[in-house]
Parts: sequence; structure tokens; C-alpha cells
Amino acid sequence: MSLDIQLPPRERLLQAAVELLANSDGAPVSTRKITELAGVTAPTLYHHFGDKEGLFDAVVAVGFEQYVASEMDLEPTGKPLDDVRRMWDQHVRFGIEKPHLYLVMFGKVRPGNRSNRVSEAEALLRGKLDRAAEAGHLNVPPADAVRSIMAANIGVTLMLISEPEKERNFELSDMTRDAVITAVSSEAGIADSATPVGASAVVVAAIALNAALESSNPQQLSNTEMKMFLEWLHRISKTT
Amino acid sequence: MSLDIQLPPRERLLQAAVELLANSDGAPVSTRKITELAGVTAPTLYHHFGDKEGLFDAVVAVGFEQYVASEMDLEPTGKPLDDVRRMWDQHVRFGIEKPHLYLVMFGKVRPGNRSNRVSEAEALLRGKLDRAAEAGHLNVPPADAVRSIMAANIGVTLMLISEPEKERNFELSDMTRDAVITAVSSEAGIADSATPVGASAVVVAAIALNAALESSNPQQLSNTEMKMFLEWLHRISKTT
DNA sequence: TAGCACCTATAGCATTGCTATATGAAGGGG
DNA sequence: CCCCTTCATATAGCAATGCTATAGGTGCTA
Repeated sequence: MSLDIQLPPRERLLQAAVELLANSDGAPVSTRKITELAGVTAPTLYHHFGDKEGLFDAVVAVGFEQYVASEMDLEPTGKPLDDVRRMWDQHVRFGIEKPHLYLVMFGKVRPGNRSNRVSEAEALLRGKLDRAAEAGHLNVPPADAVRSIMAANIGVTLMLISEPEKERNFELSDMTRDAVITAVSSEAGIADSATPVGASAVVVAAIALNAALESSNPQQLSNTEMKMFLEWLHRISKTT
Repeated sequence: MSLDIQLPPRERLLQAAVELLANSDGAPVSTRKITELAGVTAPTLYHHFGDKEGLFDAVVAVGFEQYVASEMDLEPTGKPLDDVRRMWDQHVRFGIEKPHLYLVMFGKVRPGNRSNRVSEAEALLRGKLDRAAEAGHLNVPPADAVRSIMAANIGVTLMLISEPEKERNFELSDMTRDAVITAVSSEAGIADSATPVGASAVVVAAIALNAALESSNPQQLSNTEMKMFLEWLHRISKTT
């Protein structure tokens, strides 16, 4: 019942913890089971990790390295918001593939006491969103965008994990992902490659904007600016 | 250190459990502390609730009754999607006000094993969304809409709970709420009564145009014109 | 009063996380 | 070669945990 491969005890403990954590369905894993599987006695565990929590922190750290690596593996597409979409998908995939690890990493919420894992994951997203903001693709401050996206991403992943494997509907993820990303981006949903062709969309949107402007004049533009803007808008609307 | 008010032991146990759960910051609550506070011995607890989990289930059941009651308290506005928005807000409020209870109700995720509490909460939303669908306000099947909204709602609430009280930014909630609801609704946000007055119609239209322009550049404007046009468009889109 | 169902208490078991203390092994300086 | 230090592991056991076998009230109905 012990791990055959002869590794240093520290590694064996980590490996045993990972294995037991993965196999015991969310039920708490005892240090005794871990040390037994690792072929080691209790004090060894506490010598290396100080604490049960320390051991699990180490496990989580390993998992998080994998997480970061998998997020970094994605080559930038040049479009920051597309990168964000792929990071979302990667996040969900990670959660589905290693649900127990994910739950320890992102599922253990404590009031007023956010895990720094979540913060680190946010930082990864933040990088992309900053670039998106620089490129004028963002509608809201990147800090706000990151939290909204992250919250939804975690919520969706938790829900998918909680569902029986057979019932999992990943459209939930795509739908929610596009919803929140669209909401923070100035690309709006129409920009989605899934939507029709170019010219007509421009015309339709231009007409709509024209109509909207007629009913309420925003103060963001001066009178002269607005006049010119409307003129251009008119020109665009007349495109074929 | 025991509860003065003389209630039946069952109620005292429940009350003690609630109190300890609320005060011990996420740390596990021992049955001994509970029975001690309730002025009762261990077997009494197990007689009434069978299990520690049974006791907490009862606590959660009580909390859930409060949750449902608070959701039911909202009078229908006649616009199902507005009702959904108010239910979202109520959900978040409940989580913020009783974080520990909320975490037990919605935060304990187990792989492939969803709590029926969550399902019940979904059912409440489902009612409104079915009505929205009947009225033709939905873009996707109500079953899909419910899951997306619920996942985001829980994700946002968990994130708000995890943040230090002082840093809580409830705009996160509003933003994400409108994002997911808009995404599933065919109202396309513009007609939405919840999105304030005229100005936002301009914003939405501007965003749409911006998006359309990105995928296809019309030749009606020169490069410099287009650059300026986009700049102004951007400014308009940033209206509140 | 007797019987009966219901509720509660005494005392203790097995398991949990963790530790005070001791033992072993490896290396370096005399 | 021996001693000393340092690191790593083991022996044995503690306090706290969830839970229970058993027995003792307590209030009804007959």
C-alpha cells in the first residue's frame, strides 16, 4: 500500500497527498493516511511542511505552477481580448480536469480573507486586460474587468464541477464568457467572428447610433465635434 | 456561557450552531462547543440530528427558508427580467449579510454532486425566466439562462465575500449582472428598462458601431478621419 | 400504579492533528 | 579514528474531534 518508487520522503508525501486528495471525493484526507501511503511517519510530515495546511499549500503550489504554465502556454494572438477568452477556457479546463485541486485552489472562500492564489490568477488576466485597455478595447477600468471576468469564470467552473459529468454543458461556459467579456469590451457582441459579414453590420450600427444620438445629445463632444461626427456617421450609413 | 433563554433543546442546538458558525471565521465548529453553548450533552445532538452534518443541514435549511422568503418578498414588477435583476441583487445581499451561512449553502462544492439547495435557488430564478421566455424576451432556453446567471451570481457573491469589507465594490455585481442578463435576453440591452435613460442607448449603439468598424473598415472616411472618428466614438462609449 | 415512548446524561471508543523526545545517518575538524 | 554538529526519521503519546453503547429520568395513557 505504499508508493514503490523510491523518492525522497518530501516528494513521496506530496505525491501521496495529491493521490489521496484526488481519490477521496471531497472528504477530508487524514495525515495518517498520507504518511501511511508515503511510507513515512508523522513527524517527517511535520518536519518538512510544519503543518497539514502547509502540506496542502505545497500541493496547491504545485498545482498552481501547472495552472500558470498552462495559461502561459497559450501564445498571444495579438488580440488581447481573444487571449482573455482563451485564458477563460484554459481556466475552466483546468478546473474540470483536476476538480479537487481546483476546489482547494479556488473553492475555499473565507470572509474578508481572499486567497492569494486567486489574486495571482487575477494578475495573469490583468496583464492581458491592461493591453486591451491600452488598445482602447475596454469599456471599464481593467481592474473592474478583471474582477468581473474572474468572478464569473470561477462561478462557471464551480458549477460545471458540481454537475454530474454526463450532464455537463460547456455552452454555459462559452455563453457566460462572451457575456462578461463583451460587457467590459467596447467591441460589443457584434464584433464576434460568429456574426455575419462586415459592411452591413457597420451600416446597421451606424444607423442605430444616429437614431440614438437624435434623442439625446451626449456632452462628451463639443458642438463642432458633434457636427462633424454626425456628418461622418451619415457618410458611413450610406455605404453599400 | 450557555444560552439563557429556555427553549427546547433542539432549538437551542440550532441557535448555538448558528451563533458559533457566524462567529468562528470559517474555522470548523466542533460539536462539543455547540452542545456546551446549548447547555446540552452530545447524545442529545445526535438524537435530534443524527449527525453533525444533519445539524448543519438543519441550519442550512433554516437559512434557506430565509433566503427563499427574502426572494419571495420581492413583488413582481411585471417585467420578468427586472425581477431577475432584483433576485440577483437579493442573492448578493443575502451572501454579504450572512457570509458563513452563504458559504455553507452555496460554497461547498463537491465534484459531480451538486447540492439540492442550489437547485432550489435555481428553480426560483427559473420561474421568472420561463415567464420571460413566454414573453419572447429570451435569447436562449431558460434552462441555459438560469445556469449562466446562477453561476455568475454565485461567483460574484463569493468574490465579494472574499474581499475585505472596506474594499468591496458592488459595481462588480451590477456590471456582471447586466452582462449575463443582457446576453441571454433578446431585448439587447437598449430597450431594457433597467438600463437608465436615453444616454445608454447611445452608448450601446456606439459600442456596436465601434465593433462593426473593427471587423471591416469602410472607405468612406480617410485614415485620419477614421482615427478621429474612432476616438470620438470611444469617448461617447464611455458615458455613464 | 404500571407500562411505554420519548428524550437526555454518563462514560468511553476510535480517529483526528500534532509534538516532546530520542535515534539514526552524514559530514567535518581534531 | 573519534567526537561533534546537523539534518532527517522514528517511538510513543497528548488533547481534541465525531460519535455511540448503555442507562437513567420524564411525561403521558391505561
